[in-house]
Amino acid sequence: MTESENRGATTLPSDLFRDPACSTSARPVTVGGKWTALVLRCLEDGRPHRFTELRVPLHWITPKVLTETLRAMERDGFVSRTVHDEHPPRVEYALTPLGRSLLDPLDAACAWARTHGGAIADARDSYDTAAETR
Amino acid sequence: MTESENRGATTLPSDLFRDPACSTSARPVTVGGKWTALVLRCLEDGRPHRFTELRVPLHWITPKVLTETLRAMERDGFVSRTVHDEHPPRVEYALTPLGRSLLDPLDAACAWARTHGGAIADARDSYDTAAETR
DNA sequence: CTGTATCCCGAAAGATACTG
DNA sequence: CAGTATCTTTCGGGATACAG
Repeated sequence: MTESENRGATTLPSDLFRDPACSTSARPVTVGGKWTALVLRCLEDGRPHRFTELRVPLHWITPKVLTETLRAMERDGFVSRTVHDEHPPRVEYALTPLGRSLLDPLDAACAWARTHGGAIADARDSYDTAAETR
Repeated sequence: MTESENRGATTLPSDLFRDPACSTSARPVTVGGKWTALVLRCLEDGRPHRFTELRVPLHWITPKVLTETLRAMERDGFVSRTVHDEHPPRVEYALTPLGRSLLDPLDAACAWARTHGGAIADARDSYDTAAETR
């Protein structure tokens, strides 16, 4: 599918977990809970997104955990929650300006991970092998 | 005490917990575990510091938890651990270049907290009061 | 579709006491 | 001084099932 064919689509990132900067082990700097940074990435396109839609790029995170994550982010003022009065219900989540400002330190964290993330793995290897031979 | 009188002293930060950027609730971007960012701040002067010495600015963190934190940071290559062959034993911890590089994203996180940290408290207030009156 | 309600598990953190 | 050894608590996260 080309970009132009994708017009109007929901265009959520699908390779979230392939980004080395998203690997928890290589990114010591985290945002909020386990899923907060990933949700920020899902919403950074500026568009509102629905609940179930968000679950896909998050590897079908359980609804309980996604609810907890979104509620916490809403309470902190990072995301807005809009309920449309329809059947079936439609609820949309979007980044607030405050939430968007969080992308700055998150980008800094990811930049660090891309540059130095490999050094962590190396350090762990030598630490662990040194511990083994003792 | 003036700066010049402080020459040669261990000069660990004493106001760690008064810095709004260190308040967990206002700094959604964290580094490693609960104590990692604080240890980085203790070591950012570039000097080596001893185990018990580190406990003071950390509000007498229990030795078990400090050991776990330092071991994890050592394994990741963020701090070096030097054992001096003396009696009583003297062990010194210092930042490695990799650990020092972590100060970049940490500073970005603290800068965000100083600028927007108050907005979180405001958002929580209105969210909580809105929830109460329901 | 958008959640809640339960139950469960492991990891992180803390209190306390003890050792080389 | 610089840890280790236990024990306990807490909490984030996950599985599953069900409701409006």
